[in-house]
This record gives sequence, structure tokens and C-alpha cells, in this order.
Amino acid sequence: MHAYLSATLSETAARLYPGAAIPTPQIDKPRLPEHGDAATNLALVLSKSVGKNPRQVAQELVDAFPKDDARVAALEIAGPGFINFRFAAGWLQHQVRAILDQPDFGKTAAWAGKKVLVEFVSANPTGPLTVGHGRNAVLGDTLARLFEWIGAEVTREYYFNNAGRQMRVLGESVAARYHELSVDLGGGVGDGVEIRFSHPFHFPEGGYEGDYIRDIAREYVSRHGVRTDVSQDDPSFKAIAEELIFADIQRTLDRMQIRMDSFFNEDDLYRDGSLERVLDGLRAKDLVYDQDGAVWYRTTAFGKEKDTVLVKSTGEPTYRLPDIAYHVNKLERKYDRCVDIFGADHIATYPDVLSALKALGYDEQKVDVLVYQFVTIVQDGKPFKMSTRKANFVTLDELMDEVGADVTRFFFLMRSPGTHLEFDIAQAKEAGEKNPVFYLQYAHARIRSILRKVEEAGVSAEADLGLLAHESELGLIKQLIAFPDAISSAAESKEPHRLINHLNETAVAFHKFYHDCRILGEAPALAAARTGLLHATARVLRNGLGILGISAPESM
RNA sequence: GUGCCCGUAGCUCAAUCGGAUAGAGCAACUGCCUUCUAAGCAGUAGGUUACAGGUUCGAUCCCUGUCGGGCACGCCA
Repeated sequence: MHAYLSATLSETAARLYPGAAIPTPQIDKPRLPEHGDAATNLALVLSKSVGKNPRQVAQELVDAFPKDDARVAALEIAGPGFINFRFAAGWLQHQVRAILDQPDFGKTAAWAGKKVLVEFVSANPTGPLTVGHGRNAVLGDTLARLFEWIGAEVTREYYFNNAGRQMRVLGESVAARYHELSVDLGGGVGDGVEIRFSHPFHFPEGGYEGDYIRDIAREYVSRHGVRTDVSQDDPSFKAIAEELIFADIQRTLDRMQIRMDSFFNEDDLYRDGSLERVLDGLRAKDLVYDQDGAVWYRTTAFGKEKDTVLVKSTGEPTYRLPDIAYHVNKLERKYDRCVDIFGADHIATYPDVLSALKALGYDEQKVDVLVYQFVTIVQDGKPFKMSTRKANFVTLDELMDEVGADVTRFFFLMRSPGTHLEFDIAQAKEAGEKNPVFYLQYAHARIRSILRKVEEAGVSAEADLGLLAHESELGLIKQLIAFPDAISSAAESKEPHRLINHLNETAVAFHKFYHDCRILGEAPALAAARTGLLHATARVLRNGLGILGISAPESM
């Protein structure tokens, strides 16, 4: 409908004002129902170039508009020169049939044929996922789902590093706990027996203090027994830590309905020469130079105050070099769009990646970054500073144990990514009945319940949808047909909360319908028509909740 | 000190890429269950959109400045 209005307006304007440049008419949904079902500001935009006042332009457009009564019931001029359209009831009723005919109603082909990579979570396997990771994970996965609904072919990728200093400290932390445990066990010989290790052990500086490290140590003992000959830096400690922690992370993601398509190990970039290729390429552009034994990236050439080290004097790259190489790798894999999900703390790093990509001859416009603001954890009414290393955190698993996966996902999605999200643990735990996610689920459950009763009563499935003329019925239909636009808007803007807002409005429209219109007890033909409308509404809610990764319960 | 993000009802947040009278939820108050789920509905109250200017038909949105909060500024990741 919007496309039809826009195109017709465009033709009308071109016919009226042959010389003028006609912009693509913008069609909005007015906030107030008195302003009709769709509105355009075209007259206001044109008034200057045409040299007439906006109301006059609007009048001329309305007079010349070839009104198709089957679609548009009325055109009105309002305010400073808006043109408001009212949809024909017959057209609205017909849309219900269209929804009923499409199980995946809401899906569009806007990005058909596009390959999109969404990289998210990307937490190194040093500990369980915390609520801090939750926003990243849920935003990334929901964006991936949104992109799929506008036709894209999406890959979910998890980028990780298992070779750095943090992982070394992790392995040593496990080793230290293993040593303590072995002493407690008396070397496996018996309590109180003193055992001797051939190498010294100590808890590392800045080591990981969480209990999960002890769990890993216990698993180590159960697999290998007590070995007095290993040293603290034995690779077996890091290996088992990585294995078990990764398994834990994937379990957590699984609980949240997140399934990765690909895990990308940063170490591959070291092995296949990618880092050298990036350095050589940048050096050829005179953007890389050596100084003080280190290799520098000339970021001052792009307006930064200081240049940036890419390779330390120790010969070890900083994280920025593999970051660049990783994005080169993504673009080499021929993705049309590479979306990164970053917390606000990484906001300063990606301009370097973009400038390097451009310098190397890649289209950096294909890289698209969603930066979300931090989650502030509030516990006992006070902000709570988290640290994985100090074991000072709330894990996503603990959170889901308390409030469930649906509430967890919804909570991270309901706010705009750009604003700080306050996560009050106590409030989330007590959320229960008052939680906003239940409002949506309840609407769906209520519909399903009615449909079960309707089926028992034997209401005919053959519906004359032309009987849907009540204000609440038409209002609900208008809400339903806006669903595909809500999806593409949320996807294009990378703001999933827009879909939540829309679904909330849909639930409001349904509850109003429920309040005003009954089914059982009505004349059979009307009951059948309303049953059709309920099926369509349930479909929109179910599809919408599916995009959010939240269940649509049959009953509550 | 420099850069980025944010500032909207008592609290948490919306406001459809500059649109018409700035909206929800929670908290407060008033009504509605003999009828398909009251986890619902209807209503009342709550605002100088931090502040001061600017751009134009029109600004919560764009520009400048001030104040306040967060983050980043390392041969850490």
C-alpha cells in the first residue's frame, strides 16, 4: 500500500509540476487515528520548489490524485499541508486473507541474494558468559534473525583467541588449583600423605579466582589422576580449560536459542600468513613503519593524535593487527555485509580497522558496526562492577535459572542498543507476573485458548472476511499489515527493540478487539470471520516472537 | 585534557531516517470478572524533552556552546 501511494503520488506530482524535482514521496503512519491510516508530507516538501504555499499544493495533489476506491476511501488535507489517506475497508479485509495464505507472513525479499556475516559474542574462553555478554549475544542473534526475515543469507560467527596472555594465565590458574587439590588428596594415596612435585606451583599474578577453575582442576584429576611430574605451564592445563569452558559457553548459548554457524580462531591468522600480508600491504602504502623495535600503523594519517603499534618490540602483534586481518578475511569470503556487535569500550578501535581496509583496497562500507552501551548491573539498589578475572559476576546461566531464557532475551532487547541498560537483578528475579514479556505471550496464549474453544464449538472455517467492519477489527488489521515494515525497519536500523514496540502495539490492538468483539454466541458467519482474524493475529505474534527468539506459549 | 555515546513523567524507557496534541510500563488514584484466560480492559494524575542560542513551514531529533553522567584514549585484550 505504501509503495502504491508513493508511486501514485510521484506520478501525480510529476504531471502537475513538470519542471520540478520530485523527491520520492515519504509515506508515514500518523500517530493519531484522526489523521488517517497513512500520510505524506509531500506538499510541504514541494512547496518551496513549486513556489506555492503547502496547503495549495496539497489541494492540487488531492484533486489530481487518481483515487482507486477499492484501496483508498478518502484523502484529506490537514494541518500545515499533510495529505492523509484512509484505507478502504474492503482492501483491509482482503489483507487478512493474504496473511492467512502466508505461514511466514512478515518475510520480505529486500536483501534477497545478499550474504551477511554477523559476528557476535566473541568472548575468549576464560570463563562462563556473564550478563555483560548477554546483551551482545542476544542483539547479535536477533539481528541475524531479522536479516533472515528480510531475505538475507546469514552466517553467525564467533571469533575467539586461545593463544594470548589471558589464556596463559588461565592455564596457570587451573594448574595452581590442581596443585592444591592434589595436596588435599594426598597425591591420591590418602589423606595426610605428603607428596612432592617435581616443579613449583604458585597462584599466578592476576589469576582467575572463580570456582569454575576448581571444577576444571577436579576434572583434570579425574582424567589424568595426580601427576607430580607436570609443570605449571604444561599445555594440558590450558587445553582442558579451553575445552570445558567452551563447552559451557555453548551450552549457555544453546539455552538462549543461539546457534553459531562458525567459530573463527584468531590463531589461524597467525598461521596462514594473513598478518604479514596486511603489514606488507600497508607498508606498500607507506602506512607502516618501524621504530624502537616495534611496527607502527600511521593512524595520524587519518586524523588520530598518535600512531598505533601493530607489532610489539617483542615480535608479538597487538590485537589490532589480527583484527584488521580478520576483517580482510571476512571480505575475502565475499560477504556483502559484515556486521560486528561491539560494546561501547571497543568504539575507538574499529576506525583503525576501517581505515586499513580502505587502504588495502577493500570496500570498508561493507563493514557495519553496532555499538551498544554497557549494561549496568544493579544489585541491592547499587551499581555492581563486574570482573571475570575476580569471579565477581553474575553468569547468564544463573540469570536464566532465575527468570528463564525468554525473559532474559526480552530484557536485553527491549531497550535501544544506544542507551545504557539498567539491569536490576532483584527486579528481574521478582519480575514474574509483571514482566513485560508476559504481555506479549499472554496475548498469544489467549488467542490459542479461544481458538481451541472455537474449534470445539464447530465454527466454520469458511469466512467472509467482508464482515469485519467493527472499529476494533479494522484497527487490528491495520496493525497486522504493518508487521513486515516493522521487521525491515528493525533490521535496517539494527534496532530490534522497534519490533518489540510494534508487537506490543499489536497486543494492545488485540486486547481491544477481545474486549469489544466476541466470537462464541455470534452469528456463524461473523464468528467465522473473526476466527480468521484471530488466526492471522496469532500468526503475527508467533512469527514476531520467533524473531525475538522467545517462545509463543499455547497457554499460560 | 582530547574523542565517542547519553541526558525525555517520581523510576525504567519509547517517539516510525525533521512532522501534526511527546507516548507506554512500573509506582499512585478510580472503575470493570454470572459471558471465549482480569498475566486483561477503561479512566485520572504526572513534562519548560538538562540549559542557552542557531538552522526552517516545523526541532526530543540537525549545528554551536554550557552543565551533568558513561566509555575510550597502552609496545593490555
